[in-house]
Amino acid sequence: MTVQVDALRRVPLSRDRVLRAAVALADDAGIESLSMRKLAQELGVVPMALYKHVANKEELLNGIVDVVLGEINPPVRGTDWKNAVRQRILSARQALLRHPWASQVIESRTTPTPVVLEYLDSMIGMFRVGGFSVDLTHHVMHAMGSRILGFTQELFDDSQSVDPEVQAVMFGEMAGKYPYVTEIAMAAAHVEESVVGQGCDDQFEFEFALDLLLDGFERLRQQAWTSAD
Amino acid sequence: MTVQVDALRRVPLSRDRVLRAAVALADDAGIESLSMRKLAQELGVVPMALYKHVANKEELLNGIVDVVLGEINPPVRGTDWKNAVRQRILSARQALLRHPWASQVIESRTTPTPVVLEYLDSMIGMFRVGGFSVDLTHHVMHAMGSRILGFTQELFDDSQSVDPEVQAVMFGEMAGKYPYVTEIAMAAAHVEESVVGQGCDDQFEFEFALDLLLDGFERLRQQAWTSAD
DNA sequence: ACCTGAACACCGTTCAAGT
DNA sequence: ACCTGAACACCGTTCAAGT
Repeated sequence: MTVQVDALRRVPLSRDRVLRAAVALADDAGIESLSMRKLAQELGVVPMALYKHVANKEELLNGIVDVVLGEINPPVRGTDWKNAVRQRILSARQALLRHPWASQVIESRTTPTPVVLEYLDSMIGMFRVGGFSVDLTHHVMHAMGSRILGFTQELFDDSQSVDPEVQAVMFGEMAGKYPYVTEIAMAAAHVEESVVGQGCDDQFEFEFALDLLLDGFERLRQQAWTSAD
Repeated sequence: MTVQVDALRRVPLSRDRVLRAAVALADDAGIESLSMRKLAQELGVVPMALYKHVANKEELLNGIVDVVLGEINPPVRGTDWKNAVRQRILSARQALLRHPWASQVIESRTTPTPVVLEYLDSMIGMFRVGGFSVDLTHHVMHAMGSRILGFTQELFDDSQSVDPEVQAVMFGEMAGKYPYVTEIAMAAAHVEESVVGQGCDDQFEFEFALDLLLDGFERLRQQAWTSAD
């Protein structure tokens, strides 16, 4: 018995194991539950043991971002730039959807890890190879913002399911004060064939904006746009 | 003496005063320094005294977001939709730039306050009055994302000034591993006429992406686009 | 040299005791 | 009824004592 427990504890606590456990904990219990103390507990280890594999919590967060980025598919080869970029970004989006906390953690990072830099470098390369000037590529990357990593910050979470009765009351109150918001909310609800649709088709919205931007980029590329214009 | 202190303490602790102090504290000391305890100390009050004017920290954060949104100029009247939307968003951007912590706090909100809803409603109204269908307006608002409030999450903070010597070494290392990133970084640096330019022209980048989107929206409006296409 | 328990300096918030 | 100090249940991290 004691031997078994000892054996379990002896699985050496690598950085990789720490990061994996952190990702799992964030996935299961939410990012707000990811503390050094709880993570240590999850690993059957004293809190301070983590600090041998990770300098501090910031580095832990950098690490789990790298784990998520590792799930993004490599670029597809043999298509035009737009298709290649589009597919890569949608793959990134899939990875991010698997870890709902990831976008929030990415936003809180102050310096990019090597893994992030490598990803950005490969995305920039796709534009450059596709015929974009350095200048245009620069601005295009800024215009993409976090969308290059497959997410946009939706301003508010409309995914929380609310009691329909409560929602009906809210609609009544909203209609008076915020007529335009209500108008759109009702239209969106109808599309989803429920009286009080619980939100929008995120995938559609993401691709709508993505394609709008990519089409705009292609137009600028064709007319050899420069920032001196 | 005692009378004076008492008099100071007697300035009644309104919700307004609490929020103002919170904004000032976040402006001066950074958002990470805004705790209930420090805020109370700043106001010369016991921590629990705050809870009479604010239910909890979440409500405090909602409150300070409302204060910032209150600084956004009302819509300009008498121009086309594009100009009106553009100006309003740039005004929002100015307000957000005055409070660098604001975008981060906004992103962390889960439900919009009435002030936010009012702002969104008026933005939606500008599109509707400008001739956009409910359907197109809906998708356009999603495509704008946080840009509607005047900010985008730049993926990483390139504004931190680094020792030029250190930066030179970094460039050398980066050039090998991340050639495309380096190419853009060097071009951006040249534009700013310094060997190691400290970042990009954020205002230019913001307007570049904003205009790209607005032009795209106008194009869709003119061709009476619907999501059924 | 390595590991780790206790401790430190913080949090947001509850609650009961004091006025 | 109102106010508030102490306490609770947490944090991330330091540090010295133990092996």
